Amino acid sequence: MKKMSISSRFAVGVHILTLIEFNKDGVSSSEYLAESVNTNPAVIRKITGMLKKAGLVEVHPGIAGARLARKLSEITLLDVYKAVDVVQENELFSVHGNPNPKCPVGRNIQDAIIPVLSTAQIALEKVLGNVTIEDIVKGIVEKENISS
Amino acid sequence: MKKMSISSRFAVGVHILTLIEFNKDGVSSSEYLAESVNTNPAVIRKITGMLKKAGLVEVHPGIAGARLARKLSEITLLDVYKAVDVVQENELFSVHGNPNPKCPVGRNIQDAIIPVLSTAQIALEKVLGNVTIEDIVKGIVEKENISS
DNA sequence: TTAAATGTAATTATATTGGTTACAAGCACT
DNA sequence: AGTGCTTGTAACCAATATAATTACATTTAA
Repeated sequence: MKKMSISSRFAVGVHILTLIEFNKDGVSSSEYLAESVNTNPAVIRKITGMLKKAGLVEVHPGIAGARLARKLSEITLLDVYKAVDVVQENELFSVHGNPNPKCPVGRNIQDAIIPVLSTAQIALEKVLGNVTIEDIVKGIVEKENISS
Repeated sequence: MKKMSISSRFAVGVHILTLIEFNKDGVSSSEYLAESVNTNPAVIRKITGMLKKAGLVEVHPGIAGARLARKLSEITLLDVYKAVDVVQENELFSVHGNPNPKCPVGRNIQDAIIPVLSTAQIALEKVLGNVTIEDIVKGIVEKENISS
C-alpha cells in the first residue's frame, strides 16, 4: 500500500522559484519552466498563480515570463509551502471526527492529542522557515561545481 | 479544495491504546473499541493488527479483547505513527519524479531539497517521540476532572 | 490586427482513505 | 464434538485528491 505524502506541488514550487533565479537574465515562461520540471505548462501556470497570490513572484497576463517578487534570501520554503496550499492551516494531521461522547476517552481524545499534533506540525514548519531559496540555489551551484 | 492530511488512522491508533488502558479491567473487543471511536469493528481490527505487528498490543484470534504489550510510559506517539504506517519512511513529502537532467536546476533539485524535507520530517517525528500514551491518558483524566 | 502568453475551467486517469460486507480460522464453554 | 463469539482478512465501494491534459477567454506587445 502506498502512503500519504505532501503534494509535490511544494517541491515544484521550490523548483520554479529556483529556476527563475537561475534564468534571471532570460525569460521564464510557463513553457520554459515546464520543460525543466518536466510537466505541462498549465500545471506550472496554476502553481505560479499560487506563488503570485502569495506575493512571491510577479507574473502578468499576456507578458511572457515570471520574476521573483522578493529577494532570494527573503523567500523561505515555508513561504512556498503555505503558498501552494498543500496542507490546510493546522491540519497536517487529521483526527477522526465523531468519537463517542458517552465515553470518557471518546469525548476528550481530540482535545488531548490536537495540541501535540499542532506542536509537531509547528516543528516541521519551523525547519522549512529556516531555509531560503537562496540556500537551495547555493546548494545547486555547489553540486554543479563538484560534478564538473 | 480540500487538502491532504495524514490519515486519521494515527489518531485512531492513539485512541485505541488509550481506551485499552482506561478499560484495563474490562474486555476491549473490537466492537467495544469501535463504539468509542465510532467506526466499524473491522476498521478497528485492521488498525489493532498493525499495532500488534509493531509490538504495542497483544491480541489473539478467537479471544476477545486487546491488551497493551508495554507499559503506558513506554509507548510513544511516534511508535503509533510508525505502526499504523501513515507515512512511508522518509517520504512525508513527495518530490516530483522526473525533472529534466539537461537543466542544472532539474538535475540537482532533488538532492538540494530532500535533506531539508528530511530534517523537517525528523523534527516532526521527534515531537511525537517525546509524548507517550501515558501523557495522553493523564491529559484525559485531567479534562474529565475539570469538567466534573 | 496578429501572434503569443497567462489565467482558468473542465475533464480524465490514478490512487488513497475510510467504510462495509463477508467469511475463514481460532478459542472457550458446555 | 458442537455452538457461539471473536479475531484476521480479503474484496469491494464511495468519496476525494493529485497531476496531467485540453481548451479557450483574456491580455499584452509589436
